[in-house]
Amino acid sequence: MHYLKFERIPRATISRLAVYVQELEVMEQQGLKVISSEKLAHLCGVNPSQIRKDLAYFGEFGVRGVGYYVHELRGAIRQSLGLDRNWNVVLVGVGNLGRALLRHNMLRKRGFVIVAAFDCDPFKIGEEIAGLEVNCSSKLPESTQEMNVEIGVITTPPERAQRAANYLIEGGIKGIVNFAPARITAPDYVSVEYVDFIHHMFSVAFNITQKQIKGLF
Amino acid sequence: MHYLKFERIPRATISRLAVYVQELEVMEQQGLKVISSEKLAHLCGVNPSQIRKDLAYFGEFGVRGVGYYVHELRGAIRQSLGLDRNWNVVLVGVGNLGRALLRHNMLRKRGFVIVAAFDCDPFKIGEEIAGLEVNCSSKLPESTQEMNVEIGVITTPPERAQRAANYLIEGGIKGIVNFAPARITAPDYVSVEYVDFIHHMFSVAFNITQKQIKGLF
DNA sequence: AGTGCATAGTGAAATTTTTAACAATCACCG
DNA sequence: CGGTGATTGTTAAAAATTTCACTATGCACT
Repeated sequence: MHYLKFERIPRATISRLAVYVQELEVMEQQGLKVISSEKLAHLCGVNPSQIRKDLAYFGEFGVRGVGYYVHELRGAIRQSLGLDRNWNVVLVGVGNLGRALLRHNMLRKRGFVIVAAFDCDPFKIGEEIAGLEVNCSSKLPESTQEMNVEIGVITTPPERAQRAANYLIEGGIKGIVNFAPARITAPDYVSVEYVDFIHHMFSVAFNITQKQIKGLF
Repeated sequence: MHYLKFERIPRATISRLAVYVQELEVMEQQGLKVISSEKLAHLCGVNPSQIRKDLAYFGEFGVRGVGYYVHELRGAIRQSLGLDRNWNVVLVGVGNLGRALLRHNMLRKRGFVIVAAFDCDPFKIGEEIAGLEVNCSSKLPESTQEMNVEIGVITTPPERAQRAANYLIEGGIKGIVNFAPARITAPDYVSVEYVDFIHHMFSVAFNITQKQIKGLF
């Protein structure tokens, strides 16, 4: 019998659930109706038990002897993660990366709607990108409160990341996704995630070096 | 006494080392010469023992009673990670994100030199971005072999990620950093890393939802 | 030179996460 | 309507990771 659990959910579980959703969406497009934990695990590069355990944190979504109904499972995970609604997002820092995110439709497709963009460069203020006018960063706090924004994305240079964060916090934001290669400090009630692609470059470089040392090439 | 260790190094250690380097670089710019594990830990948001343990995988870099010499430690970590040299990189998929990476100077500054860019869209082939001409993806395998490229970056749409990966593998690449939101399969001798910013958006959304459920807002 | 103080390095304990094993249960079939 | 095969949900064991506690050591000051 599965009653509501109040266990702490590992962060790793969350990022795996995101992968499961990704693969389930591909399957759904392919018209596949049912999938077993074993097959899904193979596709996602994890252990089947892991999948069953990850899902068990949130409920019972499968049918024993059968597997998981793809569409149903996708919905259940999305609901568990809080993705069954739209989130208003603001972006700070309209550089190369910021522009790319503004023009990307992937965020919107996943329910993250960028409702405003900010920069402190006077040359960029007023510019229109993807239907959004770039505003002055100092206006950020009042705008976010007006617009009911919950998430802020930082795409400034590293040295300006903390200032951007401060504006966001002042504006009452609840979560920050920081693309700038710099740690930022924020109060406990604000969730901070770091997207550091450089770190992934480092990882690959390290893995290659290691394999070379071990003589695998 | 610290002899060469052949322990497996946790992946989490590697990504923390990258964070340490980041913070050490900031300190160096600020002219700070020495740092203790405790202060560095606080800046990076980790436990001091963790830092000491992470570093112990690679050697003894500190001075007891004093701390770590910032410049020296940065160098030691960079060397340990295999970052004390340049890496040739190719990029596949010249969309919004691909362009942003090509124009970004951060990669080059960290020793990752993009030496070629590829796309399968005839309208993009021949275009010049950041001093690099976009080539046809089908030419990728022979180019990478000629140019001694070791790392490939995938910034295609998800449905074309696997094909891009196949070209890279055929070209003898040793590591792949995949920005496309899709899992890819590659032989064991190729290291694959995923950069999924959508997952981080998911994490933040989830954390906010959780806090709301627990009544923290 | 000796003493005290600060802090790195390290082995062991605690915690967390992953994997394995198995009992429960559902669909299907005769 | 019970038996059979498959696959989940769950408990227990194993493995990995993090944290703690302590030892060793270098520096500064007397």
